Amino acid sequence: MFTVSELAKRAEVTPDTVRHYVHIGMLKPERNPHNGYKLFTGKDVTRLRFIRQAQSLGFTLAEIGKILDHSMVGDSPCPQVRELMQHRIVENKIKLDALNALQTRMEDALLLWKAMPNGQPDGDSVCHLIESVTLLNPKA
Amino acid sequence: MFTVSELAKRAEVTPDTVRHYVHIGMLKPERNPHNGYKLFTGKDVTRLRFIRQAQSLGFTLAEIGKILDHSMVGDSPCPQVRELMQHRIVENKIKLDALNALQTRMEDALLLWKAMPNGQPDGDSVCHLIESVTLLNPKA
DNA sequence: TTGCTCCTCACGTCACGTGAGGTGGC
DNA sequence: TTGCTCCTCACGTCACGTGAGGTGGC
Repeated sequence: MFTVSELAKRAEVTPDTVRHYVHIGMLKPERNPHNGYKLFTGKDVTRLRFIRQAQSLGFTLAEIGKILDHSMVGDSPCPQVRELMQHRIVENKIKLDALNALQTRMEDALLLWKAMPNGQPDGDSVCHLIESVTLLNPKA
Repeated sequence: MFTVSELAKRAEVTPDTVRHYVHIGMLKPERNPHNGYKLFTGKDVTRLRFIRQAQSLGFTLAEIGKILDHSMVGDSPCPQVRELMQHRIVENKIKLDALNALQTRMEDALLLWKAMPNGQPDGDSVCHLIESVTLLNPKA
């Protein structure tokens, strides 16, 4: 039986992360009746490592919770995992495209600005550098 | 003088976004003493559009607030903006690299899984699909 | 007794969205 | 009177991090 920080070390997370997972029900340790300390087992080490592994694949804690619930009942969570992964890949692609567009806009802006002087703000303009970007921003 | 939703329309944001900006001090409307309604001017339209424009370049509201404070004093915020943009570009690059790595991991995982059957969970394994990824995960 | 770990709240992060409960305007 | 808009809290989102204030273990 491990304490919070013993478990944390074994799964390479912070003790606060372990406490957080207990708080939201991802881990359900027994308690030492004497002092209230949380007591974890070897299975919790496996579980916590699994959670981290799944997170590194982009699953949210809510999704991981469902996968774990499923596997507790004895079902194979794998078909569900394949589907979730498909969604993750599509969503991540959308995020990537957005970030790439942002990066391009920022780089274009900086290039554009190299040729521009620093102006003083007036009633109509706050910073003409930023306002000039309207020209190259697809949203505007 | 415009109400919340009149300003919102002119800057193409939701009324809730306008209320939020007032709440955090990004906009400081006068009040109709009769009913407490917020009253915005043409300058607020300019200001709100500027905020949105800066956001589309990746600036946080905190950063935009500083730029606006600077320009209020009559200083040109432009040198500051150039610096902030440099930081943004570097940070966004880091995010992009991380998301790209994630995308690769996810796609690799899905390919790997095409050759694998759905297994039943046991004491040592929750979902071998996810656990198998250890092999290709740089973090593990 | 000291120093380390444990405990439980509870708030902060980021930029809003979404009710809840109530009121003014036409 | 109806229907639309306005108002102010206050909580939820996501996954923790960070104090605050207090206690057990060696």
